[in-house]
Parts: sequence; C-alpha cells; structure tokens
Amino acid sequence: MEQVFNVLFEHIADKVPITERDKEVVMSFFRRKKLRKRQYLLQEGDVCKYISFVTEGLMRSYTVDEKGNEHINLFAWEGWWISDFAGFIFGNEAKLNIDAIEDTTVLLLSVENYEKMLTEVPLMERYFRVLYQNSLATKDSRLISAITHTAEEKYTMFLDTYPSIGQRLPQNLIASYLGLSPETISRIKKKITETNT
Amino acid sequence: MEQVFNVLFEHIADKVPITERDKEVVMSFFRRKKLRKRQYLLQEGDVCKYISFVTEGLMRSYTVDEKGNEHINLFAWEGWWISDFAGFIFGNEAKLNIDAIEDTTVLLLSVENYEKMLTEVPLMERYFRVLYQNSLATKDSRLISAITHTAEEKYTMFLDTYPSIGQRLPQNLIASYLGLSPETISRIKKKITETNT
DNA sequence: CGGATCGTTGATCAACTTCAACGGTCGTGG
DNA sequence: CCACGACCGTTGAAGTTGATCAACGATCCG
Repeated sequence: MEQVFNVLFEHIADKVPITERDKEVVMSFFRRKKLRKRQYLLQEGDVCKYISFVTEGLMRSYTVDEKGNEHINLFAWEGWWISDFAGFIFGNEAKLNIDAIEDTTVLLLSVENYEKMLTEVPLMERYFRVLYQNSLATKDSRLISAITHTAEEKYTMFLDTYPSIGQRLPQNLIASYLGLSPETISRIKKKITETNT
Repeated sequence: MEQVFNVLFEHIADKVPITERDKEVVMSFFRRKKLRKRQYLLQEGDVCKYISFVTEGLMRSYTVDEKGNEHINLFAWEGWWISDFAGFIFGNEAKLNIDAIEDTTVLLLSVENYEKMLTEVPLMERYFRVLYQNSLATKDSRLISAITHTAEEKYTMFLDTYPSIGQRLPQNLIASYLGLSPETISRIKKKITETNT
C-alpha cells in the first residue's frame, strides 16, 4: 500500500472498523497530488470537483471580500479534509479559494468517486456521517466563539485548541482566521507576554 | 400514520427515497413531545439524551456567557433538527440551553434509538450523512458572515436568508442570533426605512 | 389595572480597525 | 554570493463601529 494512504486509513479506522479488503477498494477512488507552497488547489469561480484529504503539509481555504481582504475559513493539515463544500455538494461555482501554505500532498476524491464509494462501501457512508457529525459539533463552538468572545479570548482559545499548528502559521494568517487585524494580534501578544512577567 | 410524522417524512423523502415499510420502522424510534412557549427542552449542564425534530412551532438553542448575556446558536422551526450536538454525540454535559419560542411539537430521538436506527435502516445513515453535509455547507457561510460582515449586512442577510421566520421572531432574539445588541438592530431598522423613503 | 416584555432614542465609552512608518528576515535573481 | 525587494511583525495615532447605560413609550397578558 502506498505510504500516503496510511494517514487516511488511520483517520478512517479512528471512526469505523475498516478491513484490508475495504482499504483496497477505497484507495482506488483517490488520486494523489502534490502542491508547492502558495499553489492553488481551487480558485473562486472554478467548479469544485474534489474534496481533498491532506496527508502532508498545510492548506487553507479563504474568501476575498470586496475590499480585497482575505478571510480564512479553514486550515487543513495532516488528517484534515478540505474543499469548497457548498460547491462540491451542490455543484455551484466555488466561493472559496484553496491554496497551500506549505508544500503539501493531498488525496483527491472526485464527486463521482465520492458518490460511487459511498454506495459501494457502506462503511464509508458511515465514516462520512460520523466525520460530518463531529465537524458540526466543532463548528458550533467556533461560531459561538466568533460571536461572543473578545479578540484576546479568541486568540488564546485558538492557541489552546490548536497548539501544534500555531507554530506553523504566520500570525497574519491566524488574524485572518479569527477575523482580527494583524496589528491587533501583535498587540495582544505583547500584552500577554507583559502580563506574564 | 400519525399526522406529525408527515413533516419528518417529507423532509427525509427530500433527501433519500424512503419506502412505506421504512417509514413504519423509523416511526417506532421516535417519541412525540409537546412544549409550551418558554418551556425548556434542555438546560445547560443536563445530559443531552435526544436530538429533536420540530414538526410544529419554533425553538432556539443558546448559550449564556459569564455576564448573563444569551447568545443564540440556532433557531429551529418546522422541518429543523435541534440538539446540543456536542453533548449528544460525545456524551458530555450540555453547554446549550434549548427552549420553545412558540408552542411547539417535536419528535424526540434518543442516542440509543439513533444508533439503532442508523444500523437497522441504512437509508437513514445516508439521510443523516446528507443532512449533515448540507448543514456543514450552510454553517460555513454563516461563519464567514459573522467574521466579515458589518452589523447592517448581517441583519439584511439574515432577513434575506430566512424571510419567513423574520416575522415570527422578536428582534431582540434576532440580535442575539447575530451577535448584536438589540439597540443596534433598532438603529439599523430605522436607517433602512429612512433610506428607502 | 399592573407588571413584564419589547422596542426606541440619546449620550458616552470601549474595542478594534485603519493608516502610516519602520525594522528585521527571508528568498530569489542578477 | 550579495543585494534588493517582498513579506512579516511592531508601534503609534487617529478614526469607527457597535456596546453599554439610562430613560421612556407601547403593547401584551394575567
């Protein structure tokens, strides 16, 4: 079995009991793709043909508003799926851009293969149900957090929630993810280190 | 078949081809419950044993912050599911409160029945996968909106997205849903009507 | 009738943005 | 291999948005 699939199968096995036989079938639906830092996987207006599973590296999805500001929707590193979900599911034009923050390897799953796989491998239907179910629970808390918390709380909560990834991200991207200006993040960091001394 | 189930089965049939036979089985997993206006379905700290499908009326889920402010997470009217998802799925204490904004009828589905139903009726596994998938796509846009848009944009977008429900909600609840103060909503409304004259 | 709830309006205040300037570092092309 | 430009973070000053506080009127319902 190709090395890159290990990350995927571990992720699946974490949710449903997958057999070696299933793995063979599942593998056949995916296509592997390498991306260089700053390379696009999807651009606004494209048709989003794939959902992608990151096996190595780091990606982001984001929108650009009328003033040209980027708003990051999601970071995806090893073990995360990324896509323009609305586009993938409903077939409309992508509203999101997706690009690589680091050199990245992904496994691409096309709409057709997605549907085919779900039908042929009932276990995967269950896997995605569980995956989505968990993401929903998580998204809820991010939404509440976006609405209720102060800039400082958002920032510290982000670091608490994703301690590992904080290191790999320049802080202007964290700002964009949290809906704050880079200057605000800078000032918060300063304030935090000052209070700790 | 009980009248109240019509709403549920229409909702299901909208996503997957359900048979009369399946309907009988599915029905058996649900319990019907009536709630009066202001009645709790779930309180913070409780164990969330059910997900609920609203067949009539209007409910909300919300958190209360340390200052005592309520932040509405979700409105659910006819054809919507409502629950403390994280609690239901992972079994931890509910962080959300759920209560009725109008007199409401819901169909309750317990964790045990949920799991049983998903296993016994593969079609429902698919139904929930599609349901979650669609909600995810929707949540994404609400999140982006919460982060990027101004108060006025949030308000007008809300009315555009849910034209029917806007009428049934007092505007302080809309404010709470959008993460704005009631005064702000009031001023926005004023501004809008003024510009339109 | 009386209290609770809801919306409105005004005044002040706090949080965060925006704009601008500057220093450091990294990577790339000459 | 060095120099230059791009990118990133920092800091200060000023500006905006929306929250908060307070008072008041209207409506609804018991």
